[in-house]
Amino acid sequence: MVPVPRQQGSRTERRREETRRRIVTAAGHLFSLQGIDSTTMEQIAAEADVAKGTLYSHFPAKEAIIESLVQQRFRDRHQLRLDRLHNLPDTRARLVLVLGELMEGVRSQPDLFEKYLASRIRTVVSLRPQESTGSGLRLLAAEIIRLGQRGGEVRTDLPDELLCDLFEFVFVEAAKPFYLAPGEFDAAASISRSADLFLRATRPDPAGSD
Amino acid sequence: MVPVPRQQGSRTERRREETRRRIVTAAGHLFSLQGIDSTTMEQIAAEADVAKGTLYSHFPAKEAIIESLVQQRFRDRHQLRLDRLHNLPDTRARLVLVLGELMEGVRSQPDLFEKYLASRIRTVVSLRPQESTGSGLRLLAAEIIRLGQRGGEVRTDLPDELLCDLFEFVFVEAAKPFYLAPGEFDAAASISRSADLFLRATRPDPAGSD
DNA sequence: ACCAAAAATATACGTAGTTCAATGATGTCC
DNA sequence: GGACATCATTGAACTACGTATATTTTTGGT
Repeated sequence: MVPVPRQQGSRTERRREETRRRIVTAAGHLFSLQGIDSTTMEQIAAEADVAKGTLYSHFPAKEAIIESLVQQRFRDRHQLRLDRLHNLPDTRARLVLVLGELMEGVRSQPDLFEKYLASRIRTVVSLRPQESTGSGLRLLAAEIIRLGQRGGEVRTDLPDELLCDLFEFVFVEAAKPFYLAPGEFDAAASISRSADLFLRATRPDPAGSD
Repeated sequence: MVPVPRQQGSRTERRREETRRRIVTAAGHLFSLQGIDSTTMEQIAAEADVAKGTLYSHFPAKEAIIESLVQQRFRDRHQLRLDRLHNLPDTRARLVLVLGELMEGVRSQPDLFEKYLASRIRTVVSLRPQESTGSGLRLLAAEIIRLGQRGGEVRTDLPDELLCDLFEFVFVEAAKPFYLAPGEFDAAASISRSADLFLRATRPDPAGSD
């Protein structure tokens, strides 16, 4: 019989997990310090104090590290956001809250946002059927939609996928003015318009209205 | 005073223009033959019979060649599409027509579509204020919107930019099912749903309706 | 204590996109 | 018509991603 070292929750596994986190953290540090593109894999390896090969034993490519970083940052605040969502009266308020918080993230790390969107596109186009569900963003969107549908504010005759995509779209739209003119960026107005657009597009048919 | 060789319409300029076209054509050829990613800049240079450096004197990066190719392909059919647009009765018909035609392009060259979207994101995010207006796609969208507004079907209290973006979005949505399940792809249904979404979101306020 | 398996290391290498100093052709001016 | 300035063009060098491999270290089970 082969020994078959069953490793779940074992030290090896914890060690590996810790290394992985150290890599992601190091990457995040360097990214915010010098930008993503000018941060090399060797630098990340040095900062995380591992060999280059180790990076590739954990992540197939640089892009994967970026995705992982985004996911991690999302997870950090996810529960908190969910809780706040449930304390709000209607979909519009929920949209405004979430869009506002997301905007903060966008402002602090624009290039991370860019890479996130780029990788989203790839998962859509390059025949990967929603492998990693993107990140917490879509979970958040799904929750807003679910609550909205329950309250009768959001139509239920469209695929959830589509509604999530629409949320993502209005999020990008809300962030756009920031990029084009960061100085005179009126976040509140931009967000409000995005929320409107979303509500308009997803409002139930007025056919059977009172 | 400095000599300042004014070169417009001169031989050098014609030569340069021709070289540029040869590059784009060569790229297009190789792309459709072996895919974009597996086509190297060296191959493009060889096919166009120029040195590698020449590529970069015409285009700042590989991405720029791709954009140029997309633009060129769009321009080829642009006038024809515009004409057809004007012969249709309402916005819905125009959307369905244009989305249908675009879908053909997507089907024939999926990776080109992917790269187009990726570069669109970069122009939004990377502080380039709509430098090249994307491609003919946005011109087409703008025309549909203009006609729709003239006919009172599309609201006029939103920036044209936003409406174009929304068109782009519903276009991507329409194309998505094709990527996820190319076999059972019902183009007509997908397009119809996208058109609906667009009309819903851009319909004028029912406040002052009759 | 010993052994097998897995993780991490160090290093060299292939590849492809991008840069740059030098070269050559073209148009202008005297 | 010749010299000079201005570009387009060249191709070699550079950078960074990703791969491969031989070696060492750590871990888990017997």
